[in-house]
Amino acid sequence: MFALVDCNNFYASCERVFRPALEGRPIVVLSNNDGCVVARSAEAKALGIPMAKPWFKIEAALRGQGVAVFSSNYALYGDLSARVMQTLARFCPRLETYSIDESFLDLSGARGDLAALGLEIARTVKQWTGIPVSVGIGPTKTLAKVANRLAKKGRGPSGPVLDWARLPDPRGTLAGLAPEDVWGISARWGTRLRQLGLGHALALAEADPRRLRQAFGVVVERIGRELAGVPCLPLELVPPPRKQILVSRSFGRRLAALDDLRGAVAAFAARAGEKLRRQPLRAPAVTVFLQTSPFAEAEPFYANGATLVLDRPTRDSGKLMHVAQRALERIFRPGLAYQKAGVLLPDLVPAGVEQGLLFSEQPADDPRTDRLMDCLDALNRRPAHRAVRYASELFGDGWRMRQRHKSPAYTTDWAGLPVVWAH
DNA sequence: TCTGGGGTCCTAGGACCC
DNA sequence: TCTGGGGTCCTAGGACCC
Repeated sequence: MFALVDCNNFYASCERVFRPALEGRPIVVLSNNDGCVVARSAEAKALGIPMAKPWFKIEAALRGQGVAVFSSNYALYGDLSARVMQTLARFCPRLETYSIDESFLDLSGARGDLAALGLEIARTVKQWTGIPVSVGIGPTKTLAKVANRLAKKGRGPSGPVLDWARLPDPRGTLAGLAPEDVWGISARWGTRLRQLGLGHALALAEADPRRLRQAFGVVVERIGRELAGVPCLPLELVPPPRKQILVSRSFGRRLAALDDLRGAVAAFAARAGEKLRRQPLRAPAVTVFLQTSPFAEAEPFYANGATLVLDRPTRDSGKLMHVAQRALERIFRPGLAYQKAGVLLPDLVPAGVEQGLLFSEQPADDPRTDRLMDCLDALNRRPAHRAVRYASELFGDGWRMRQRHKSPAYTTDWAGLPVVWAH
């Protein structure tokens, strides 16, 4: 048996933890650069605020509705997520953290009333972290997802928890579920499924797997089988190593000058290096890409990328930054207003595995460089106080994103510590 | 003026091998 | 008149997730 524990409106709930006055008020959280709505409290959903809507398009219409707006605060969300996951691990060590706000638990060993256990989990997480969660329990991951969805909609007999096995009419429930409400089925596939006469989850569960395989491939075949109660997706207790690392940002304003882009690309490469060494992995190549705004219809659209392969995989930020600049020079075209750029490290290899070269004189990373990187990472361990940087990262700051509504890093920065007054 | 960021998996087709 | 069988690797594109 699987349980899916999913935080309710996670980013919005995080903002509420240290601002209890926001209880009952609509909250929206915006994507980076204060671009789109990426999280909404229940009250914000009730106002009809759509997901993924550009904020500047709806901001004016929402004036006077008491909506609390926040820029993304990933230091806060990441820390609260870790606390939630630690709490879950005390109930069930066999746990797969699937995303920042949800985990699958293996309840095979649990005895007794699973719904009661789920309720105990939800109650404890709320009390220890301040984050409300919903729990879906089922014999496959996909059914646990379905159960979680129903629990969130308040269809669970026991509050935020729903056990699929206790459902009086599972077939009828699946028949009432649209295909795109199933995990792994998007709107696009939902439309195609409907065209084939598979208009609800029950049809998917009872379809001939060979037919699903033939029409959609193995992914949808698995979904069909999982809905029928046949587990195809195992719990991944150990996360597989990353295959790529991407750091990209939309700029706070459009950038035209190469020097401004250099600063951005340097900072992205340095950040990519940090992520790389945390894994720990090495990068055999560096890709840089940039683009003008896809929304500016009066301007020509330009998007391009360049990949440079290193002689041997590295974990040296300096090397990554140097190569990234060479790649940037290849794709930069003067006279354009750039909206976004990024650094991608593809085809990552484990840090401990070193493939030698027969003929190259190029040395491996100098052991002193390795130590330098370790030292750099140690000094910069606290993200709120990044102590040491490369000078080229500081080249221009026009690229830095807009964050007009950012809350303090309450739990990861002394300066952000919440203050309580008593009268 | 303003429109996110970071991932994974699968498949088909082309190219190559013996 | 007739032209096999069994593989791997790579890439691009499409699809999905949160």
